[in-house]
Amino acid sequence: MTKTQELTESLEMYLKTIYLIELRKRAARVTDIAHDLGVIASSVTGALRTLSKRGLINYAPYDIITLTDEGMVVAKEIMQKYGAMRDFLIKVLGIDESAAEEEACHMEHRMSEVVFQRLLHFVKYYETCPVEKVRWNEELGYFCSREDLDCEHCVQQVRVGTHKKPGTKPSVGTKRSDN
Amino acid sequence: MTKTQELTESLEMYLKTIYLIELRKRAARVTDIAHDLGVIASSVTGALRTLSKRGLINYAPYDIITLTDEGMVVAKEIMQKYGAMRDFLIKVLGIDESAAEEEACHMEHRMSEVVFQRLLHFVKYYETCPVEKVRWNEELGYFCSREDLDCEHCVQQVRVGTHKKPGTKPSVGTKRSDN
DNA sequence: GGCAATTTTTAGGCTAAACCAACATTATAC
DNA sequence: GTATAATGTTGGTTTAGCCTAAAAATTGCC
Repeated sequence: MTKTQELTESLEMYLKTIYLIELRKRAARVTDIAHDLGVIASSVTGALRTLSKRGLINYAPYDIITLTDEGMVVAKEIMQKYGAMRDFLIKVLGIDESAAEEEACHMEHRMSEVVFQRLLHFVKYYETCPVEKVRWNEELGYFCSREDLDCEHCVQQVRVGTHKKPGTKPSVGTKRSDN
Repeated sequence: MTKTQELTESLEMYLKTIYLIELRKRAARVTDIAHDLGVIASSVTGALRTLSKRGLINYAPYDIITLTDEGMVVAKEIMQKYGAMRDFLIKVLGIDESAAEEEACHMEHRMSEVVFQRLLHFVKYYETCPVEKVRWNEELGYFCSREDLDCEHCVQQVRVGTHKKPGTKPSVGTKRSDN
């Protein structure tokens, strides 16, 4: 069983950070983690004790820090969920990269196993399938960009559906008060 | 400005609950809210004071509770984000309805305005466009179900891409340890 | 050995959310 | 119209999570 109990978002961040440091330099120190997360060392110690109690990291006072096998599994799960959400936001929804990363970081935490799998598959499908090419356009919203097809039909429908006058920008980032 | 400061997930739940009660019966009472949220009355009073201080509800001790105009806007925003995520999970990712609702409830809270708008558009596009019909299949993952097209090609690629032997079920809901 | 860097401990603070028990108010029933 | 029931509020406590600051402990290194 990988799922011990549910980590808080903060603990997930610690785990993620340790994972990334391990990739760079084999093991982490308190200072590294504190630096990356923007907290002071004593905050890290507290988190480490929790993670250690849950069997996710190898931790002994004053020693260097590594993930346990279980910790590695969990960390990878987190990274994968993050990656899946990030990719979806960027590749499918067309969200700006840095915004996507910021947001994926929060959404990932609440993502179930099933949704994660589906998202993964969906993005893969989306990139693989040679016919389906949906694109985002500020003017028109999403539309399929197949050259052999006249999409004016659906574009019209979408416009009508969202009460948008042709030529009006979609209200992205705008406050709405529609029903 | 609709965005006072950022509500906690808990406060969003209170707001949502009040909104839904208002729909049913014009105004809410402490007991109604407590009942719907599964907390005791005194917990509700505390939350109400916070929401009131933020100008989101009309609240006077011992009186009935309604949303202010601003509260209504915020509540609708929350409901819309919830709806967009719910629809996406169900209609696009093919997630089971009750699971989708459960999960949308958590994800909604972390959703930015932009992602909300994109999701909305995406689902709408997805339902409107007559050619794009992506479907989920336990066996194959996502695939386009256009009859005039042989999708074996992409199905194969997806299979290869996910290291899945043909005929093997995708590992949805299964613990992975892949990289 | 002793200084400097690192880490831990200790003690404390803050916020958010919930509960309980006691009290206050309002509604209802007779 | 008053007693009783239902509803709502208050204040005190608790739990949990996360953080800081200051001081003490440990380690590494010259």
